[in-house]
Formats: sequence, structure tokens, C-alpha cells
Amino acid sequence: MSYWLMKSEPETFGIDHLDKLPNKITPWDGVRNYQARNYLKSMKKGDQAFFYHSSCKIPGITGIVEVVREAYPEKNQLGTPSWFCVDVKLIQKFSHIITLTDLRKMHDLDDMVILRKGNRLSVTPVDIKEWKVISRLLAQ
DNA sequence: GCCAACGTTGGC
DNA sequence: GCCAACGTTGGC
Repeated sequence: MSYWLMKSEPETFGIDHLDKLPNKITPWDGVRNYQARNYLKSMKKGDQAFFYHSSCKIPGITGIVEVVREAYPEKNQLGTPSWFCVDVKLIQKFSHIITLTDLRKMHDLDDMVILRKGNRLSVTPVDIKEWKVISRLLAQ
């Protein structure tokens, strides 16, 4: 089982949008970066991911989703499909956001992809140790 | 294949 | 709104 972090802009599609869907499942589409796409394609059913709000007032992790359908081509592509999506289901919506500032304070997370300078990938792998450190924050 | 120009992301 | 960082495009 692998762990991931997936970014979304809350004004476009935030965790509240997902929470309001009847089955709380959404295709994670619109990824237009080859590296991020390759990560999408390597996701397995049951993998979990942090739902991250970006480009907003308080960026940070707002919840946890789980992959319920592995990568399949996005609709409405001509010819050989280039872009793929997975379906994710909301597992947990946090009562409080874990802000980017919070994450930067945790030195166990210094190597986390999302915290590295210049990182812009919308889908990134999360190390199991990093996942646990962040989960521990939640338990507090 | 190189690289300049341009576009996008995303924190601040 | 600014700007650093990165990706993509396209001429050569």
C-alpha cells in the first residue's frame, strides 16, 4: 500500500465539494503533467492520499481520501488517450486544517516532496514515515 | 539537441 | 500582485 498527496484549489474543487457528493467519490482528473500522471497510473486500489488545498488563503492538508478505482483514460480524448484519472473516496475530513506552516515546523518532514523548494507537482508520493508523523498530529 | 521565450504553479 | 521555479514550445 502506498501513500500520496493530491493538491486541489478549494475554490475550484475543495474537500467540502467532495464531502457534499452523495457517495463522496470523485474522479481525480485534470492532471496535465507527465510526472504527476505517471504517479496517478501507479496508484493501487486502497492507496490513501492527503487532500491538500493549494493556491488559497491557508494552504494545507484538509483530509484523507482513498483510491477506489485505478487509473483509466479521461473522457473526450481524441485518439490514443494521454491523460488519466483515478477515482477517490473521502475517508476523513479533518476538523482542523494542518497548515503548510504546521508542516514546515516539523523537521521530520524536511524531505517531504511537497515541502521541497520549487515543487509544483499536483500529485506526489508520501513516505510512510511522513504519513505517520502527520497522522500523529491528528491524534493530538 | 540546444536554448530562449513563454506559460503555469503556488506561496507570500 | 509579485516572483521564483519549473514545464513546454518551437526555431534553429
